[in-house]
Amino acid sequence: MLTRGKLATQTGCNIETIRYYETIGLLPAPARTASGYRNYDEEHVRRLRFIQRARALGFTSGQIQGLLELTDPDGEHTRADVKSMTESHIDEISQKIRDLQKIKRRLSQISSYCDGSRKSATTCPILESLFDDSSGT
Amino acid sequence: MLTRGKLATQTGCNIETIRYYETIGLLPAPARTASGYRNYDEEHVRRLRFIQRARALGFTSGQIQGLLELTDPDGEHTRADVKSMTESHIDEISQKIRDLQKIKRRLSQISSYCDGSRKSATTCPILESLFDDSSGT
DNA sequence: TCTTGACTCTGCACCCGATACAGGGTTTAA
DNA sequence: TTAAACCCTGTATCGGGTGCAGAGTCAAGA
Repeated sequence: MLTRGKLATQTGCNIETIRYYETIGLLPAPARTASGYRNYDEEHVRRLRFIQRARALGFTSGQIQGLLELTDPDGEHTRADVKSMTESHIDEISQKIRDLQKIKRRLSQISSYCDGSRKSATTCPILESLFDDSSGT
Repeated sequence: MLTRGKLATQTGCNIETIRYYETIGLLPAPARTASGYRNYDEEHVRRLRFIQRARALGFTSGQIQGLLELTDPDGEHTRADVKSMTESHIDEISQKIRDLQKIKRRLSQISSYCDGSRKSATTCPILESLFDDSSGT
């Protein structure tokens, strides 16, 4: 009897999150006992682990749904489909990294304006640069 | 008469977002006309631009709240406070970049397992690696 | 057998950071 | 005067969950 709590412990997933994945259709509804308790099987464990790994790799639930649909043995999908989904996801992540690097450069720059000496924050060059932007770096 | 709509146009901020910033306390409630219309002044414009720049730099609303509190001329805060908030934010962003780079490396790696040849997706090495993780790179 | 504590069920509210929309009132320009 | 354009409020929605209340269930010990 693999209850929701046991599945949560086994996978390290929050118990409420498991129910959430069921409601959004990521995790199929399991069999129920006579009293209504959810009874998971090994396929659920495997699938939940898949979801966890894909989430950790930054896939959205929609993308995970897409990836899981590709596993349908009756589907028309090919390895090339999966590869292209993965590669466009890599592109998204690359863009995110570039954006963050830009932000970091700008923050480092405005931080360097400030010597941190014990003066009031109201005259702080960092805050001033946020209030009155002149250099659009 | 600087209405919400004009403030939105002037700053490029969504009109609803301005109201949202008011409800979460980021933007102070402006004066009202007799008929209840919000009437903003130049200080609101300045402050909203500050919020926009800080959001673009990845500060959360809580952090922006903190930065704005530092601008209180009666406060005890110093430049060093602002500098340290900025630097810890830079550290957060660096961590995020490192995480994304790790994800990207892993995705590139599992993508390279796959030659994309026209076979069913169910035998795809990418999906397999997500279902049955063995190498914890 | 009874009780107690741990577990599960459901529905719902909440978090962030917005965004959108309905149904009303107001202002402005033709 | 009237119609369009604007503003007001409350509330719903999104994603990706988390938490809680109140009721039912299960298992182990006295």
